[in-house]
Amino acid sequence: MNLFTDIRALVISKLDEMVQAGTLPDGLNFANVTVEPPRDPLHGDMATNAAMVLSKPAKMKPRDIAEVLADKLAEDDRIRTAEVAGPGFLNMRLTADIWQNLISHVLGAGDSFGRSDMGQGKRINVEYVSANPTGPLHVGHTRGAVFGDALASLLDYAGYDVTREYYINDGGAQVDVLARSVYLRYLEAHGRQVAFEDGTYPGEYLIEVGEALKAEKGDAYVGQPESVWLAEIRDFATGKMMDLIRSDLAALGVKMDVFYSEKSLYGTGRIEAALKSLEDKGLIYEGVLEPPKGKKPEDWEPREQTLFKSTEHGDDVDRPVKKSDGSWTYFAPDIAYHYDKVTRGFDALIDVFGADHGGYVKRMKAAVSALSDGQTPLDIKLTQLVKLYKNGAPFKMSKRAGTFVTLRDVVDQVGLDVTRFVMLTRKNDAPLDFDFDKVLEQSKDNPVFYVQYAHARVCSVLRKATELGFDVTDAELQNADLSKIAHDSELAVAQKLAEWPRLVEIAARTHEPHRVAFFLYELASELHALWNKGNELTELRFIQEEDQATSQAKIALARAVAVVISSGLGILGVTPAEEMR
RNA sequence: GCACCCAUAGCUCAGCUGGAUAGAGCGCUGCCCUCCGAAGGCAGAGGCCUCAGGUUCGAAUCCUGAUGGGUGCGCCA
Repeated sequence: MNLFTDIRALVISKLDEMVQAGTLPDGLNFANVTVEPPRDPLHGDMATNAAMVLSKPAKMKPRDIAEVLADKLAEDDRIRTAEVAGPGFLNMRLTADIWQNLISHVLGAGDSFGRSDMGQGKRINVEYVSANPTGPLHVGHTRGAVFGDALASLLDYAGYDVTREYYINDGGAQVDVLARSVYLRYLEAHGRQVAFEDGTYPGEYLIEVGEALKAEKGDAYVGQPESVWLAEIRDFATGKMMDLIRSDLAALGVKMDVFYSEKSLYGTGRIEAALKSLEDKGLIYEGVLEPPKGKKPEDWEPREQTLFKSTEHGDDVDRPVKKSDGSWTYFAPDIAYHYDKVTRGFDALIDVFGADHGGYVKRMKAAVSALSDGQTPLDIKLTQLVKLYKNGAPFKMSKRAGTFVTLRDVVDQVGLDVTRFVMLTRKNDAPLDFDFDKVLEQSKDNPVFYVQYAHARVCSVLRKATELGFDVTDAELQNADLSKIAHDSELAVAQKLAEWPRLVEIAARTHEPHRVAFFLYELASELHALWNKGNELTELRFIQEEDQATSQAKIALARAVAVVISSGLGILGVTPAEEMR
């Protein structure tokens, strides 16, 4: 139930009538006609731009169209007033019972109020995190993880069939480095003195991996050359690292549907198959790249490489898929991986990358465009850097100084709910300041707290009402006499609730889950405002002890707010609080 | 040199497929608890939406250019 689409349908039907009556010419396109909440609530409940967008094609003055449309709209039961304003806006006020019924509808629908069929069950793949399996996740990964996860949930809520996927980069040189590092820890476990040189990972998290390896293999690898142990330790170590990463993700409340191994692409002909597909389209050739201008690498020398003609699909330069020694570049398995996603039949793909991969966007889009003949859209969302603060001062992460902040550190210190909400109260492409002290502050300055507080207040009302012997189950509240909800402050809350389904669609369409977080803040604000009005106007308090019928109606409104907050927090992966501590 | 992202109140940020007098929090001023949680609310002050052009009934929003900041640019992934 989306009141805005309902009223838009009404506007369109009235426009059709005007065409039939000859007031408007034939052949008009109504696609740009919108029905939205007006910026200033004083203007009314909903506004349409119909007269203005049709003015030009109909060759009529906007106000002339608006006047006629206003009269016709006023004929509908739902419309209390329809007035022309400004350059040709048409402001509508709906009858109070529309808002009252909405409350009952929310309680009946519960979590499904706001769900949309916009996605029409289309299959969409969201790839996120995809951190190298060489160590625990750190704060930077946390943002991508939270963003991708919330986006996936949002799309699911909007009616898409979502697959959450993690690409394991277990095929490159970095896992050899991991294997060598684990080997050193393994020797250490056997009492040997070892030195961690450049090009190895000195992290202490590998100590237990070395010990585990000893427990499994004894001294079989001690003193043996790399050729004996490298492949096996690589598998062993990446397995352990993925266990670690999976548990990190679990701590953050992230659960993937698919873990896709880069290694599985090698030696199975899948990279070759993907490249063949491009070759068949005439997009692969042998050639020499121009050196980058301005910042020329000192050891640059022209070399012939196998190149992908990505420029034909919007990229700036063609990209190498093979190194000069004939081995694959990192781009080749990525092409194969996305080829696999395309052939798995997804209708749309989303990749969530860190901002440092920004330079990778065009070539990846070019690859998917080429592989799918432009049929499978790929959206790449970049999450900007997280700047850490402690006590108001910037906090630099450094592996050497031991100030490396892991995902686990963050979750342990501030909790899952706070971490997720804070990371989502910012657009993905804006940098994020994460202040350990501020996010734990319980004040209006902290949006997590503010939204949770609103939910907790409703729970508090329900507890109190129950003590008074009122029946405040959703089933009972749904049947409350909602005509008792008539004060403007109360209707304003209901009107905010009505925006929820619309907001879900906008957020899903733009792939911007942060909109949900901001909406919840606004909704919480409406509730807090109404609550405080009860200080002076006692008739606005949710519980009217002497009047159960009125109380139930008011509590129904409060409960509806809690339902929507709960749904919204659910999308963000945050648990609504029953009470604040 | 090139590409991508960003620029809105003193600070941190929202702003819907272009729409009316550009919003919120913090900070600043002043109010509101015999009352379901004041961990909240109300009101006030504070803006040439970086700049210059363009598109049109209408631009913070779209286009072009400039300026400032961030990220990246074959043989790492």
